[in-house]
Amino acid sequence: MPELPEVETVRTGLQRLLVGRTVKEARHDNQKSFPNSVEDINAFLIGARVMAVRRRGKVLIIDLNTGYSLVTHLKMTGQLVFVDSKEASSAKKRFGAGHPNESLVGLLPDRSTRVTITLNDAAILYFNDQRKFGWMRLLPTVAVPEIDFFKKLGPEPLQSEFTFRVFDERIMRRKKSRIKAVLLDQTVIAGIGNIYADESLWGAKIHPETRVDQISQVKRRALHQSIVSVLQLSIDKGGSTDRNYVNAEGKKGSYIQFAKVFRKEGTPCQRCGTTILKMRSAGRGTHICPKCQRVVK
DNA sequence: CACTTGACCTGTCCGC
DNA sequence: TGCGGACAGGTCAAGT
Repeated sequence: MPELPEVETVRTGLQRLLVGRTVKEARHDNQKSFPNSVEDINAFLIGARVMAVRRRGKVLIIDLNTGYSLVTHLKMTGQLVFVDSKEASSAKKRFGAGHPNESLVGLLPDRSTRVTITLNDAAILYFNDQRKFGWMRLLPTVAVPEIDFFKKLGPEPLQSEFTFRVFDERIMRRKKSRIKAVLLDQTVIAGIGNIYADESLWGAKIHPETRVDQISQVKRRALHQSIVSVLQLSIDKGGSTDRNYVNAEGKKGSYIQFAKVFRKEGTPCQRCGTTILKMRSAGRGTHICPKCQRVVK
């Protein structure tokens, strides 16, 4: 669901579409999705100009010129969709208050819309979230790195600082844990979720249940490389649309077509032809090639 | 400390 | 056709 490549794809789109625009109006239907007070919203969001759109792990940070940032976690089913003024008015004319169809995701509010932010030029930013796990909140920009989630968050895997040495030191702190659980732990590495954990482990030929201290250094190096290349490839493909992920323009990503194991159970492994299996590891649906990724006892 | 389970949610799919 | 239940998986909190 939105993992690092998906959130990065949204970030790139919003950076281009939002920076320089100002906020005219904000509506939200649900205190859980956007817990700030009306006073805070009026003081720090309405009238604010967007300065930059950043990402840390799976979290988006929209910096405003009021000294506040709009921080958003999409969790499982969240979407941040920008609709320009032309699209917004023509969709309104054609569909009235109806629901958008497949090709018009995000062009109109639907029952999953939690927050609607109208911009100065009549463009609209929707925060949609079917399952209400996601959240959006206004925080002072200087306070953003101080929230618990960010203080504990691991390094960004696509920055040059993420060397094998850094990776290895961090996973080896969890040497008695199973590697899949470690990859999913955001305090070890930021941004990996279920899709890219499975894809990275297939790339390095490591079984997800292997204890970290049972993995050879050669394979740990392969895993480091695999994580970086899988995440980068996915960004190049605009992320994975498994269920309802869309980018800032409401468009789907295509990485899933290039996936080697994720949701590929029953199909032959591209390396050896063995049938891909689905199992459970770290409480998650987990996809492996049982021949390439051997269980280590 | 490692690990599992449950909670948070809603839509979809499967079997009866 | 309807209905109950399993399942999807990011994160946190509580339990083993």
